[in-house]
Amino acid sequence: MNNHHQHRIFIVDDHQLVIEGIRSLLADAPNYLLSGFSHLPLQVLELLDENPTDILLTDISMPLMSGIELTRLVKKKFPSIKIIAISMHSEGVVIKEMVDAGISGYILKNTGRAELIEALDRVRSGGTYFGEEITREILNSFTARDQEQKLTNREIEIIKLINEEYGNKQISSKLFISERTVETHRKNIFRKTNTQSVVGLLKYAAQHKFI
Amino acid sequence: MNNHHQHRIFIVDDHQLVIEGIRSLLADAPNYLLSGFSHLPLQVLELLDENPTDILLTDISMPLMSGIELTRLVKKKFPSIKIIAISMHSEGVVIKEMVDAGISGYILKNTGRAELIEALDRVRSGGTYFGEEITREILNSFTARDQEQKLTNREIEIIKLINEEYGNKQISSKLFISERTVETHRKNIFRKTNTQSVVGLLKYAAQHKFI
DNA sequence: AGTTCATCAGCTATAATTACCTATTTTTTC
DNA sequence: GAAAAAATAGGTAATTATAGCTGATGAACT
Repeated sequence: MNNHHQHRIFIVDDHQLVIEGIRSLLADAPNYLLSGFSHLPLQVLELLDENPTDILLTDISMPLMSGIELTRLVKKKFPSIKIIAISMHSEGVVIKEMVDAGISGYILKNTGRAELIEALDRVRSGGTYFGEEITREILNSFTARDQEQKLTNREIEIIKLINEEYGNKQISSKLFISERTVETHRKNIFRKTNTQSVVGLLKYAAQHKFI
Repeated sequence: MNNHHQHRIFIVDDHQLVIEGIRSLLADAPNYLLSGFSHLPLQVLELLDENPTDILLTDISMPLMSGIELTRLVKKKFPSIKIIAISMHSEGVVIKEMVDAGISGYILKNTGRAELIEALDRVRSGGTYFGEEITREILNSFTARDQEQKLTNREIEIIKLINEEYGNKQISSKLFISERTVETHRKNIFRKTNTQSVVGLLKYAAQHKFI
């Protein structure tokens, strides 16, 4: 972690081209050295054993294991590794989860060289880095989130069934409850999520990773 | 297009890191030269005017304009430019459309250096390149697609409005047509897409890149 | 023991969607 | 210019979803 040695970066992304992109950006940055990379989050813990790393750059949406889970696992086993999330779009609602999981920064895939290096510099010196767009999202989601109401398991179950194109009647017989009850749940769901239509609800659910 | 000169590559992708990735891969390939890049599909036509290009690499899912639309426009204005699509996942259902629009190849973002160069080599010599995974998808979708019916522009317009949570009444007043007409369109859409509910329809639409 | 919360269930009424049907006008294509 | 495709619009009925109420039960927490 001293300033005079090279900081070792490990990259996790299921897209080879993104790995190559970061790699090429790092090639011009003498302070940083690639310690390894992988497109399979499942094998990252092992690889980190063999390849000492200071900063881990990880994608969020990956098959088999999300960046959030990976962050938790890595932080548990290697608490000193700093983690920066890389994402396609700024997904406001999941950022809080990522922060809770222990990330030190969050950058978008449309980031250029300057911003990437800036993020790495900040994080390696013990700070954090969240781009402008991200910061705005965080602020938005904090204010929005305070008045948000938690959905119960049953409600989420019903959202999933709605997403699978079941109607109220079908849901009621599938769950062995009355159609009235399903309607009540639906009503409460709409109220809690502050949505008006099934379409809006499912978008909300997708954003919040319920489905 | 001769073998002795460098082939000029233009890259379009809304993610800077992907552009960098391809760029770094090309840097090691003496036969290829970057003629330009852009993360805004809308400005590509202009840029191609100023930067003669042999092969265009374009993302499919981009904001403001999809890779499909871009392909059509580029092919119209510069018929000699070969186009290779780059995509996140192998999206079987849109590949045929891309082929119709005029692409010569299709690669995934988890492509490595070897496959990228292979694709470029094939395409610049007048051939095509579709990876193994893609080829399989194409075969699959050909059987399914034969009985599929094309949606009209108006129908797609209406799907988009449904996706934006407009009801029939609102759609009718937004498009200055009768509610009956909207219902007719809806009916035809459901029939053509072989879907039963709004939820199913929007999933179909998302898969087929209408929205 | 009391409180909160999730789940369940009913009622009435309105609004919206979907399924049938037919038919005209406009635009595109050959 | 004829034929085909797309967009337009109407009606009637049945089904489904949503809004606005009330209220009972059991489990968990304090």
